[in-house]
Amino acid sequence: MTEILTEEKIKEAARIVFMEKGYAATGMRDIAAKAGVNLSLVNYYFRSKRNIFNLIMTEKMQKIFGSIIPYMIDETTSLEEKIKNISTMYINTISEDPNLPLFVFSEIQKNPEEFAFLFPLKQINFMETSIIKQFKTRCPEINPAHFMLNFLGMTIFPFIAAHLFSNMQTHIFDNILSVIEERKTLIPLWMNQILDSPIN
Amino acid sequence: MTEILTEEKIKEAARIVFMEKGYAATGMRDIAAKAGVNLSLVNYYFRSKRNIFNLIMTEKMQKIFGSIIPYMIDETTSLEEKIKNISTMYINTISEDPNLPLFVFSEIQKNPEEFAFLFPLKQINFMETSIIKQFKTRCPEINPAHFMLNFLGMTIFPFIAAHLFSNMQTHIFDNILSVIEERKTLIPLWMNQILDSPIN
DNA sequence: AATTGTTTTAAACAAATGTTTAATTTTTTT
DNA sequence: AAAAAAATTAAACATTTGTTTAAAACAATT
Repeated sequence: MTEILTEEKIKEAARIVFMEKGYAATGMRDIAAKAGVNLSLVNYYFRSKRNIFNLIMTEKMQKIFGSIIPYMIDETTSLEEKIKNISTMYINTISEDPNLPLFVFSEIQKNPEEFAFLFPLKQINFMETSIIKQFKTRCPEINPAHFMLNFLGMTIFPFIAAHLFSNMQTHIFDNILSVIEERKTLIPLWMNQILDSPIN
Repeated sequence: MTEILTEEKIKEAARIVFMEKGYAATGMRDIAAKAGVNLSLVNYYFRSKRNIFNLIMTEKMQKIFGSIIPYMIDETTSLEEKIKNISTMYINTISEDPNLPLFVFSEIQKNPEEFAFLFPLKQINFMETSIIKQFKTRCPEINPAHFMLNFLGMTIFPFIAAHLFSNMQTHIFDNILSVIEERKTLIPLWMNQILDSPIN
């Protein structure tokens, strides 16, 4: 019974190739080659390119959007604790899969309708989450969108930009891995600075 | 002499289609159709798909990376003024071309070698720019990469995330256009808060 | 050991791809 | 007005694409 092994080998190969080249630039033959498997087996186990891609995409969307939800709705933590927990969790998660944000964002952009329905954040009422309620109490004058954009921008953007520049042999962001590691403790401090700003 | 008109029509069509679908998903027939022109004319004027794409890509990389350089090296402005000028300039520039960051980042990721040599920031010594020298004076303990990542993350990330969510009919970032407009004045205030933080 | 079901293979498929060719139309030059 | 040059067209090209077919190899069951 080698069945599960082959199926998982193909899925893992698809993960790697899709993440690297995107949907359009990936061929079924690329996946088969990376899995070390006959071309027909990809269709045999997964029916079509669209089908296997959507499996991977669902996984990755869950990973980047779904993972934040438990932290956002947690009524037992303070705003500061949420910031600390989410930035640490995100930096850990994305460090293992540095191309995750760029992959997910750019595939959604190319096919928004196809993936809208499996967007995990659609299922919760964003404005009624604990984190947003806490922010509104703290900064009643500021649109909570600003808070989320600042927070996620500071956390996620470094992966989009830096992993890229290092591939281009630019030296702007040398030691980027240790820089990103430092951000686990720095981002919460900076976010508190912003929250306490007299602007609010 | 309709020559220039046709050539520019094709280039403009290529701009639109490439920005929307990316290199791999764009066909020569898509470009010809969008330009309202015979398929052969695309090769007649631009020789190959790679060639016309690289023209567009050079343009866009100049727009997103090149436009920031004059502000970074300007010795006549303070750090605060640079922050104000760059965030305003970027928000104006990208608002007219909201998919610019995602397009450039994801195409570079798929082909880092091809575009490394035309990366405008390779030509300047990043660490010796005025903005970085000013930051190091202000915050000697902090790696300047953090400063640039915070600043660019707060400025650019909203376009990557928000334009996307609105296409997905999520309501997380409603009124995103006015929110982004507000950020022209808010980002400099937040950045100053971060710069003045007792952490540094 | 024979039969059944499952997995793997090589070959072929039609459709789509980027590109080229050669003829035709249009424009420019003489 | 004739000749030359440039722009446009339709058709074909060789590859590559995702997918299917049908036979072979393998495993499980009787």
